[in-house]
Amino acid sequence: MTRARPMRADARRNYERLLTAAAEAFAEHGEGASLDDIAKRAGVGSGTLYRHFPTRQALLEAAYVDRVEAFAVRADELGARLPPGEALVAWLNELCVGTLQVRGMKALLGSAVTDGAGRAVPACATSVKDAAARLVEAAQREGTLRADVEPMEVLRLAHGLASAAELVGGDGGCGSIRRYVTLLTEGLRPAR
Amino acid sequence: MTRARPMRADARRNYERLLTAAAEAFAEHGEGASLDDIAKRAGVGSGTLYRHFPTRQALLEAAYVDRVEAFAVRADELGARLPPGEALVAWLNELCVGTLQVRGMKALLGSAVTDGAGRAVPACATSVKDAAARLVEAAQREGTLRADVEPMEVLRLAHGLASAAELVGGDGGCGSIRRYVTLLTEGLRPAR
DNA sequence: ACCTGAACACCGTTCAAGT
DNA sequence: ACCTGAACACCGTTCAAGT
Repeated sequence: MTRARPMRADARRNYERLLTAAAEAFAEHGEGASLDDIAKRAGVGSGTLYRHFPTRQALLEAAYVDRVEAFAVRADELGARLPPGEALVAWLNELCVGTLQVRGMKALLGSAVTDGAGRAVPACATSVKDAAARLVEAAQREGTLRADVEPMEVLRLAHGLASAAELVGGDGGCGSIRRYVTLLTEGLRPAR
Repeated sequence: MTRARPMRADARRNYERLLTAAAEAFAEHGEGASLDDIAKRAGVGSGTLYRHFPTRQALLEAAYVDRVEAFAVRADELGARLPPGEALVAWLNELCVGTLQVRGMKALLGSAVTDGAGRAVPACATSVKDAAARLVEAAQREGTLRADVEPMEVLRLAHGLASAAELVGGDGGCGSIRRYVTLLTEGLRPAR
């Protein structure tokens, strides 16, 4: 961990402003929001944005860390309250809905579970992965989840379900999430 | 159907050139390939590109119609050769692999199964949907597919699986497709 | 009827000059 | 040490002028 030396007062202020402006802009225009516009909203030169956040993804991550961490916390809450199998399903539902409700979140979580060679994995990825691992392993011990699935697979499939639900018109797909999670859980084979 | 009056010779030539150039560019740079670059490759003014293809999606579709139709044909081939349930699974595998192998195809097929209010549905969507419907219904009659799933759901889920597999590094996800299709087919519950 | 390409607006990124 | 904003390269889109 690089220990952050405290920032100069104006730098810290600009940093905060950029985060606020970014959260607004991403919410309005999604992942592709104009960086120039974000700098303008923050009342900051565009160079300052690049100084603090060298890539779009770095900014996206910084703006959404809290929400991502909240997913991890939520996993443990559900894990404490429900039987493991139910907890996992409930969490997947919430994760997918959150993915679709917060614009730009899908891209961020997607990059968190990507393992391409040259890709930058956001720092917040670890907490989600660990949270998923705890739920997955508990459900497997309970015997309600296939023993051969890995936490990363589950997270990638969740990303896939969100992508699938996104194609449904109306409320941006949130209404279809439950259905798709059920289909994945139970499988496409007929119930016996 | 709008009956197309034959194009002027130069128009037809430009149209063809644009399609070739577009196929090349999309293959190299994916869905977001520069339109200006495509016009340049085709040796055509940028206005001409817009005349023939008012939107990026229109161009993408025109460049890939043949491949999309091939998916539909392939569905019937598999349907004739295999038991319905197996045919569906085999087709989903091929569909997902094709989605990932041909750059830009995922976006095109995605828009084909989207039913957002203002979205333009590509014309080639019908043949894929019909093909999927034939496989789905046959498998349901056979009893190897849940009776309550609709063809569109299956297509959207296939899109989702492709998105999930895409997150795996290496060969662009093709190697993971079979696994993900299996997980969807059998479900995440343990085998009994 | 169709084509061309300049013109415009917009965006990402860099960097010299400033404090 | 950090900020600013002009400068550059690039892209999508339109449209007046041309054939």
